[in-house]
Amino acid sequence: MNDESDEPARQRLTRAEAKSRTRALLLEAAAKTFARKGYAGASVEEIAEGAGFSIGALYSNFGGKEELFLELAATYNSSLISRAAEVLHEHEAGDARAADLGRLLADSADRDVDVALLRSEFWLYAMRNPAVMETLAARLREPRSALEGLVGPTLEQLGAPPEASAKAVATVVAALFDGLVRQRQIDPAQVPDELFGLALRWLFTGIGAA
Amino acid sequence: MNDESDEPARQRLTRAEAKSRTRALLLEAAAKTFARKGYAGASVEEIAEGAGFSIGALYSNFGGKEELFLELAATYNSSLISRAAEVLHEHEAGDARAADLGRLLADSADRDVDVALLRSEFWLYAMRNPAVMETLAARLREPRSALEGLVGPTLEQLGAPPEASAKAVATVVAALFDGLVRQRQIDPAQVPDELFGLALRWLFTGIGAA
DNA sequence: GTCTATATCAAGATAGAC
DNA sequence: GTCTATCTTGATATAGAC
Repeated sequence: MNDESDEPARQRLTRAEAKSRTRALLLEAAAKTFARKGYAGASVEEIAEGAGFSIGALYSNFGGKEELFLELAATYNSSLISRAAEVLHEHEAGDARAADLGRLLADSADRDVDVALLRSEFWLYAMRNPAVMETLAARLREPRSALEGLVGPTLEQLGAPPEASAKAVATVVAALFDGLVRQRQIDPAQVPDELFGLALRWLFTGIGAA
Repeated sequence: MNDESDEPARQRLTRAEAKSRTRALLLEAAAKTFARKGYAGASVEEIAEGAGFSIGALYSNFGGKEELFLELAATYNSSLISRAAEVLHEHEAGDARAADLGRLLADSADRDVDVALLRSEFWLYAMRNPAVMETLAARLREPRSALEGLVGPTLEQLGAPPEASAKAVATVVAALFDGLVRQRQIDPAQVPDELFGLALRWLFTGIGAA
């Protein structure tokens, strides 16, 4: 009784808190390990060790490697969108806005290389497990529609033609970003910071001129 | 002596021919297996069986799984460029050209899903093996400069500004294509055929209007 | 709840027969 | 040159101690 009632201020954790903390640490370690070794290449032992636990602890918290991986895939929403929204609201339409946005995208990509690795792992896994592909598609719908909301006003402002729907343009922007991020890892010199902004400017200029 | 000198017209193969045929079959099976299972997930046994040979035959022709994989990575140049060049020469500049080119790209992507899978596998492998990344970058230089040669004339025709160099635009086009192909596999409805052409049109229109 | 020890299995690679 | 048999390793998952 003493421990639980007299010292709640210390970092004593309830059983539930301890468990959820263990889960969080395991998920974090799993993300790092899957990014570094790939899904098939990663071992549960390495994940457990990375989190500072044993294999047993891992299996007591998750069904196994696959469940850990799918849980991660469900979690990884691109939080990038919200920061992009800030940039868009800070500036009026124009070249400066595209350049700033481009820098933001390039910087985030450089900072979170693991995200790109994991996204590729998720994609490959889903390509090989059709049941998971549907989940992945659903998971990407939210950030995608957020992106649509971001480009929508710009399109109206430009007087974009009907074929340049927010959905279509958002898809193109996301694809462009994805592709540039990957190519930048292969050859950074070929994909300088400015290229992100330039490409966006070309794209929206073209849509406005149609 | 009879066998070798009297029946050359039959499918009798010299030792060297037999070996190179075995190698080709193994490489083909390896491509299929790596695409379906991934690098780490593929087993040499499955590759050998897929080619109709034993594990021993595989090791007699290749150093092992990694060598097989790297040999494949070296081979896979995008032969797409040459077909794209045809389309570009068939049409005058304009919307029809972009639309046709878009259809071509979308169709090839749908036909060769394995290519997209393997390209992702190569990228991930290179991301995790820096020594290989340089090779991958070198390997991509040829098709990339071919693409530059393709977009160059169009850029001149458009009176493109200096920041829209052939290199920069080629990078953007390749990234766009890559991204759209991947997204199309996740949700085909979101990436219709026309989008490839539309995106190209927007891009080049924007470059010309700058 | 977490750890240690282990059963079980699959994979990469090799050696020697043919 | 190719096949069969095998060595060796490393991984998933579980069971029982604490």
